[in-house]
Amino acid sequence: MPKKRVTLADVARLAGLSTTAASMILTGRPDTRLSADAHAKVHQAATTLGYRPNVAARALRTDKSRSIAFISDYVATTRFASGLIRGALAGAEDAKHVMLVLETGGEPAREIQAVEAALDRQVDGLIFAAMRAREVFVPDIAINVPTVMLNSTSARFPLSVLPDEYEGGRTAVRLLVEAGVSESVVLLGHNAEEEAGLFRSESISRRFAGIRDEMGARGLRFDAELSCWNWEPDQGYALTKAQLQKGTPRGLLCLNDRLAFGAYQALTEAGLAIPDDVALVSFDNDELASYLRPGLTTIGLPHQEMGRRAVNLLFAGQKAKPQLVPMPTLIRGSLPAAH
Amino acid sequence: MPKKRVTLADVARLAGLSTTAASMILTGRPDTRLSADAHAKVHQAATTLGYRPNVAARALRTDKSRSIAFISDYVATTRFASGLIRGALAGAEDAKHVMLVLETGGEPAREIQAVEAALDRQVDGLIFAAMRAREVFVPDIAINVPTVMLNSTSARFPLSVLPDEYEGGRTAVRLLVEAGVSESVVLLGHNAEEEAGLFRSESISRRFAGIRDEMGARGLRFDAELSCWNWEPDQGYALTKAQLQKGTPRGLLCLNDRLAFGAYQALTEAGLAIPDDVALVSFDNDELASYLRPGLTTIGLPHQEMGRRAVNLLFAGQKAKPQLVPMPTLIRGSLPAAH
DNA sequence: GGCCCCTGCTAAAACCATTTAGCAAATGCT
DNA sequence: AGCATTTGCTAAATGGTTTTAGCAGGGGCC
Repeated sequence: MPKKRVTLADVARLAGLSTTAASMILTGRPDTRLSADAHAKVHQAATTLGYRPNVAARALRTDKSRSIAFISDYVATTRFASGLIRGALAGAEDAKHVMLVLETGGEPAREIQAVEAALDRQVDGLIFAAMRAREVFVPDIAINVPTVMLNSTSARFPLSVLPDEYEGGRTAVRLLVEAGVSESVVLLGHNAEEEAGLFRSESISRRFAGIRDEMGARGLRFDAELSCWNWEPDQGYALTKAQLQKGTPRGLLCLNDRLAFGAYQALTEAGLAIPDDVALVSFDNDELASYLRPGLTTIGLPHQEMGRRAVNLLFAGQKAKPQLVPMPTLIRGSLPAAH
Repeated sequence: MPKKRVTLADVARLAGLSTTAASMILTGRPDTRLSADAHAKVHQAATTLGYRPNVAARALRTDKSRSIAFISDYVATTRFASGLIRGALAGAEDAKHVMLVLETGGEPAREIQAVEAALDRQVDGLIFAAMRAREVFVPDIAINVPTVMLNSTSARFPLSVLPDEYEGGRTAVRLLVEAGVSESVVLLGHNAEEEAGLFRSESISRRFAGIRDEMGARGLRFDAELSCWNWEPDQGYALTKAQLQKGTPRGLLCLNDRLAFGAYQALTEAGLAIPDDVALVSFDNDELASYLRPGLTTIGLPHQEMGRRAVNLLFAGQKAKPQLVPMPTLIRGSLPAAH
């Protein structure tokens, strides 16, 4: 038999006090003047009864639900982006909140529904996440709770959490140079001139800028810059293969791990050794990167940390500031050991 | 100024009726005797005011929250398992529900907290998911809502959604044979004799059974069965490399795509051509499988479909039955074209 | 006319916690 | 002693919806 839930009134009755007293004590109000004895009795009663507050009733009264909403275009199309969710989940758990996950596929109609569904449930905060960092359309609905843009940006909500792509870009170049690879390096995935009019995304642009600046600061130039739009393995394979016709580069700076994966295939097929003939550095720290032989040295996207920070920002109140999260460097075998 | 939410009372007032009437009409009660005129007026009022019911208030009264909880050990450690979430999310959205996601890391203490957090919020259903199909410890708490085990099993809750591994196993063998590869085939990842005492999981066991039965039915035997515990690329690489010392097999039946990935590396390194020298079939349809060259033919885990079915089961009431979801066959270049 | 039933609607209770306003007793102060 | 303040607590209102019980008026039937 589904015996009734125990309510605050039950606790109060057992403790021999009013519900008012019980409520104040259990919610841990600071300024109350209830006796230590009363505190003890109420807590005692609550635990013997196994009292759990009714969240709906509390939400109704306080307009707080101890829950947040994570609204994203795609939950994890790119598998490793689910790190965003994992991190956010961990942050929410620490804050004793629960997390609603909503997917919109990037469709405006579903975005509106998602926001309304979340707001209807009186969430205490909203996180808009995009799987590829970009400007995100936030539906034009009155939103009266703290909101953070995760791996995305919005003119309406300036509080965003993004990877520090600029420093990441610089680091990638530095890694190559410090490993003794500074001449005859090819950039795989982007050509500034060819893509002049095109815009990928805010954060990818910063990655380019970091790479460009660090090269410039060291007085270096790429031997070639190979452009392609989709950074998928077959593109990496095809571009690398074509490039090998013109000669063997000493290093490849790949704009993501999938491109690097394709490059590995082309290099292996051509009988070239990594890293002795060709060295590689890449971005993302896709799960792939550790599977390759030798392992791929890569500048990782700190998705989990980003997710966690987004949640923290939600609860940070006034002192919340946009965050650039450092990208970790994962050294593996695709670079020669530093000399 | 955060103007107050419009309440049912506002709607009723504008419509010139009681909140009772408005409630009955908006919730679409079937047996009410309110006039068509009243219906029209209330709907009219609701839309002009942009009325949205207060979910907390409704939940308080009805004990239903139009939300479900998805409780898993790891949300997406194995990246592609996040398909479970995606599918469940889609199912929930169709049912106009919202989904709470909770992660427990498989720790009993966190599992208890997760279940309590969900129950406190009066969820209408619980999904216990495991990233690798297995018996799952469900905390011994009174659970009074429909519960489904997703990619997992529990003695307490018989309603489960699992991949049809048995048929998947048979299909893998059939694919090899139909491609003309029936002699000199090596099984990569499991050796029945060596692992006699060990138990991996219910569903993996069924995969083995399907493979064994289909081989038996065709009077075939593996040339070798290579055992390893972690089905990771380096294991696949090492085992394949060792096997090549003893001769080149005609085919490799790999127990997952990561093993197959390692096998590719060893085969390529040995200068062997896929599929002409060695053919491969595998399991999971990891994202990897499509990245390889040639593409890896694999029996996919239907995670998304499983997630969706789990949600449907939650709402199916009495007629809900445990489900075995067919595993899709993904034909790619690692098998010779059928003759 | 008297009784029953149907139609169309509403008043008020219930759900459960939080919070405001305030009461009675004890204490402090002069 | 007389008054103000503090201490320790509670009654009652509040939040927004659903739902039970029931009211008033009209029609049908004998």
